Order: sequence, then structure tokens, then C-alpha cells
Amino acid sequence: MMREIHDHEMLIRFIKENNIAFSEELLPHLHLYRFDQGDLICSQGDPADMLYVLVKGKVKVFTTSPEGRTLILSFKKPLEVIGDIEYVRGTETMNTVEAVSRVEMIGVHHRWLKKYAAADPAFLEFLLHIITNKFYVKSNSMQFNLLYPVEVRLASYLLSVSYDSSSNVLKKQHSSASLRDAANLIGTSYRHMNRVLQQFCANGFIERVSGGIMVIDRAGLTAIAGNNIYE
Amino acid sequence: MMREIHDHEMLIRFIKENNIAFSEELLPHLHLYRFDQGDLICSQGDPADMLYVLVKGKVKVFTTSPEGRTLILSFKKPLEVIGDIEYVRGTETMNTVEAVSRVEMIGVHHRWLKKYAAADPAFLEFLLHIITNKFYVKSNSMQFNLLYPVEVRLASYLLSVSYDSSSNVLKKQHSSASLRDAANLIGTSYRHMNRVLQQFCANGFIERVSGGIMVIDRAGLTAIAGNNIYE
DNA sequence: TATGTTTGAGGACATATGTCCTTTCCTAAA
DNA sequence: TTTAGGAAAGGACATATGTCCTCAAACATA
Repeated sequence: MMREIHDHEMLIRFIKENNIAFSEELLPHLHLYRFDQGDLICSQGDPADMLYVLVKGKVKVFTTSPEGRTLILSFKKPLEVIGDIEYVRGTETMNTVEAVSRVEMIGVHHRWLKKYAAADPAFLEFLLHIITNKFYVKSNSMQFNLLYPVEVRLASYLLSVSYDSSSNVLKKQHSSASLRDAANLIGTSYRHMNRVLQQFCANGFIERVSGGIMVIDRAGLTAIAGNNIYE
Repeated sequence: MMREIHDHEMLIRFIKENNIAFSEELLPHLHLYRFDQGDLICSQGDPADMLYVLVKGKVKVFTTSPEGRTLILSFKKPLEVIGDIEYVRGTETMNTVEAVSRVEMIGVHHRWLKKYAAADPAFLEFLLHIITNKFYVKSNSMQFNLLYPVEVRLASYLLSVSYDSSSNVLKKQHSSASLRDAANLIGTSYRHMNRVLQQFCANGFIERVSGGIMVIDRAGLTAIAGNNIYE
């Protein structure tokens, strides 16, 4: 479960190390939070009132379509900002964000940003850089998705989720996502994902273990994935 | 061909009407340009040194993959900024932008922006809003592309390109794009596009005329396209 | 006009992916 | 232990899309 870490020194260190453009006045209003694997940082459709800076760990961002299909959008590692678009546009949360590993984030309420950062060129420029970068990454991933088949996307996905797992095993109870969900995440049917997994098994890239998948040849998968979009 | 319009009053009027956050010092360095249908505003890979504000007409943005496939990214109408991402990131031009109709744009060299606008909160915020909005649109179109078949995307495309043409005809010599290119633009093969066009003909949505396509039932296409991404 | 060349439409087939259903296996409650 | 329920794997078939090729219309040129 999410909880606050009361360690202001560590918080300040994070800000210094990452050159985060929070002005002096904001410092008293910053909080450091820890999320466990599987925790939701925010959910699509919820009102957005916090902006988070991811400083440690890994999250995945996904959306759910009106028809109920789930689509993975990206995995994010530090340094990344969550909720920036919503802050600027003043809209509700666009996508759901879930912790893939244990995660630490600096959180600040919109109220204080509006009060102390809305006219701060350093902060605005910080946001601009983060968002343009995000735009660039999304652009790439869009082309990736349109240009490459499921095989490639799945390889990419497997590499991503086996990142922080000591055992390289994708377990079925992995976070809230069963293997079934994994299919939705890469934008294909469960059936088809299974076909491709079968093929990966045949090639010796992975092995099926009870209730999950074990990656045994990262190099092989990497060769298929090319420039991984989910990283 | 692109040419400058020496009408400072009109330029100022555009800025006022659209609430573009150009500061006083920038005004002497702004230029108003006109592009004819088919003109390229910028080309993928070129060094970027101008930022443009689209104030009139319509452009299409597309990218070319390493394998040579062309992929349409979006159509843009006023008010829109071209080259904003490149300005912020300091990178070369990401995508190619082509005028779909006669187009008018305000252009300003990066040099002056850096000098007079880099620390101007109003301008930074203006950019932030433009870019976050762009991000949102791209997000949507990505999901659109992943979630819907060629049929839907093609209907969407036909509606877009027939927008400014008095005759509702997509001519083969339309800008630099032959019908052949149109297929690449929506991310499918020429062959498959033809299949879907055949189907549209059978349904009475369009008609083949010499060297092109004529839209005769916009409502029918709209029903298929749903929420048009290319608009 | 005759002839060669280019371009577009469409046929035939292959591959990618989706849907539905069946079988197998695991788990939990009786 | 037995059994009902559910999850996972995979078979069978349908649909979407891609590739290659052929034919015909259009167009240019002699």
C-alpha cells in the first residue's frame, strides 16, 4: 500500500540529484511517497490533484477503452513526471498508472504548484522538457505499434516485465495482471499471444513454468524486439 | 511555393485574435508566410530553426520509417504550432509537414525565441498548453489506430482530404500524393486500400472517377469513421 | 494509327490475428 | 478424497491484411 516516507533530507537529495526545478517556496509542500508493486498511483477518470515525480522504481501506464480493452501505453523509469499533462490541462486523470516494482515518488498538490510555480520560468521549462520528451517517446511507440507485429511487441513486453523480477519469471498473479491481462496490455488477443509464446518456447527464448513464463534467453528476445518501446 | 506576405497589420490581427503569447520584443521578428497546397513546411531530418504558428488552412503531418513506409500522423488546423517540440528539445525536424490547402503561418526564428521568450512565463505557458494538447490528441489517435481496422481509418482519411476540395474529389495528382501514397498514409498496403475502396463503392459512399475518388455520402463515411482522428 | 510504357485495379494466395469452443489442469470447498 | 468451478492451453475456423502477379486502361511517342 502507498505510504508517506518522512525523510525530508532524502527528498531534498532526490531533488538536487535530478535537478528538479522546484522553487524554495514549494519545498515545504513536497511529500515523498512509496508504492509497493501492484499499487495504483492514479486511475483513469479520477480527478487529478497531485503531480508526482518518479524518482525510484518503475511504473506502467495503461488505458482502458470504452469497449473494455486494456492497452499498455508505456513503462516509465526515473526521471519522469506523472500527472503533468493533467495539471496543465486541468483535466481528469487520462491513464492508469501502476507500480511495477517498489516505487518512490515526490508528490505535490496542484494547489501549491498553481500558487508558487505557475509563473516560474524554471519550473515551466522543466515541465516543457519533460512533456516534449514524453511526446517524443509516445510518437516512437505509436510508430512501433503500427509498424511491427505482435511478435515484436510481445518480446518487448517480456523484456520489460522481467526487468525487476529476480527470477525472470512472469507470474500469473503478477500485480493485478494475470497472463490474460498481459495480452490486452500489448493490444492483442489472449489466443494470439499464446500462439506467439508457443513459438518463443520452440525457439528456446522462454519456458513455461507453473502459472507463468520464464525468460531464459534475453538476447534472443532482444533480437526480435529491436528498439524496445516499453522501456 | 512558399512566400512571405508583407502585411504586418494582418499578422498583428492574427496574434490578437488567437491570443498568441508573443511578447512585444518579438513582434519585429515575426513573419507571415503563405504556402500553397502541396508545399512542404518542413521535412523530417532537416535542421529545425523556425517555429511556425498555423493561423489559416490545413496541414498534414507524416513520418517516413527506416523501411521507407510513410505513416500519417495527423492533420492540423488553426490554432496549432509547428516545430514546438523541436524548439524545446533542440533536435532536428521529427516529421514532415505538408500544406493540404493554401496555408498561412506566422514564422519566427529560434534565435529570437531564445533571446526574448525563453524566460517569458506567458510564452512558456502558451507552449505548454499547445504541447499538452498535442500530446492528448496523439494519445487518442494512437489508441484509434491500434483499436480500429483499416476500414475505419480510411473513411476517416477520405473525410479529411475531401474537406477543402470544392469537388470532393481525391485526385491522383493531389499534392505530391498519388492514390498510391494515400495507402501508406493510413498505414496499410495499396492493395488492401483498394479492397476497402471497392467495398465503399458497393455501399455507395464513394465513386471512382477518372484518376481519383469522389465522396458522395459523407454521412455514410462518418458513420464508419466514428470520432475522426485525422481531423 | 501503331506500339511500347506506365499506372491502376483486381485475382490468387500467404500470413497475421481474432473468435469461439473444447480439453486439460489446478484449486478449493464439501 | 471427490467434485464443481475456474483458469490456462490449444484446436478449428473466420476475418483482416500483405505480397506477388496479371490484365487492362491510359498515355506517350514514333
